[in-house]
Amino acid sequence: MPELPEVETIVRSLVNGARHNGLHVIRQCITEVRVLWDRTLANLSPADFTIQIVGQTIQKVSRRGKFLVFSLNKNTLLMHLRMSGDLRVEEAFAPDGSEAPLHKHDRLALLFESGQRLAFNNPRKFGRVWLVEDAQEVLGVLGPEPLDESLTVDKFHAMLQARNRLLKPLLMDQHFLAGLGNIYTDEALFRARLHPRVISSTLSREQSALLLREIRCVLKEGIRRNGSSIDWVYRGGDFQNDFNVYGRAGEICPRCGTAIERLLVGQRGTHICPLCQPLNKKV
DNA sequence: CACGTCACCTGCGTGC
DNA sequence: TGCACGCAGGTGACGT
Repeated sequence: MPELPEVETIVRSLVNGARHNGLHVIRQCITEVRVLWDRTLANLSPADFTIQIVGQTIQKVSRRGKFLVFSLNKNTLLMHLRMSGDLRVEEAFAPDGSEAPLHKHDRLALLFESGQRLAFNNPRKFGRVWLVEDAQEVLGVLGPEPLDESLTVDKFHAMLQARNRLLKPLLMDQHFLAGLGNIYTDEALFRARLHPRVISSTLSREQSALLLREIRCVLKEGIRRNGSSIDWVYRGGDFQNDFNVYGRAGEICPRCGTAIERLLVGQRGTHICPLCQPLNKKV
């Protein structure tokens, strides 16, 4: 479910307690682990993961692309929620002292010294968790952060020029740029008036500049609105009410009144206004 | 290098 | 009500 704004929203809630009745994970010491689905752990067995993580304290939580980054005393815990993951912080024990039952589809839980816990819920089992000494082992392959100001228009344009790929799949390629997913890419392309099948190397510098600006705009707006809530997973944000094209096939383009179309690009459902986002360039 | 296809999973909405 | 089918915020391994 989550793209950059949703992951950012989750990170902030883990730090400040919003969404979790004020409970947060900062300075919580991990005392026990529950692994409910072994393959959640990407690089360690449940036994090794448990041995290594127990006793460590969460010092900091941050984000890189769509990864959650938990800085521990010694190691780094990385989580990727993929399509359907979510996290909860909650009291781990009932008033009578018994351990509160985990939820359906919870795949991993970290119990804290405080009696609280962090639960990793993941219906589709695509999400993964890593425990590593050097976060770069996993994060090193990622492209730049779209909101990082050190990604200049010049750099972004050069990156697009260097590749000969369909624009939308390229923007969603985490090695190229880290954080965009299907929704925010469709929204950014609509706002930049670019067709998802445009070849990246054909963009003018002005088009690259506009695209970068609109990518940042939709991501920032998503963060400001606490992300998007779609379907039955991850409720909390309300940016979905402001989508211009995503999930709006057949509805009217807010800019020109043309019917929004749904097509497939790189096997992903894609939403465009055929009038505002023509494929035949000429600019 | 770029692209298409499939695999990984569960659940929801739709249409018959 | 049941059931088959298509679809879903993601990614990586293949084959061409």
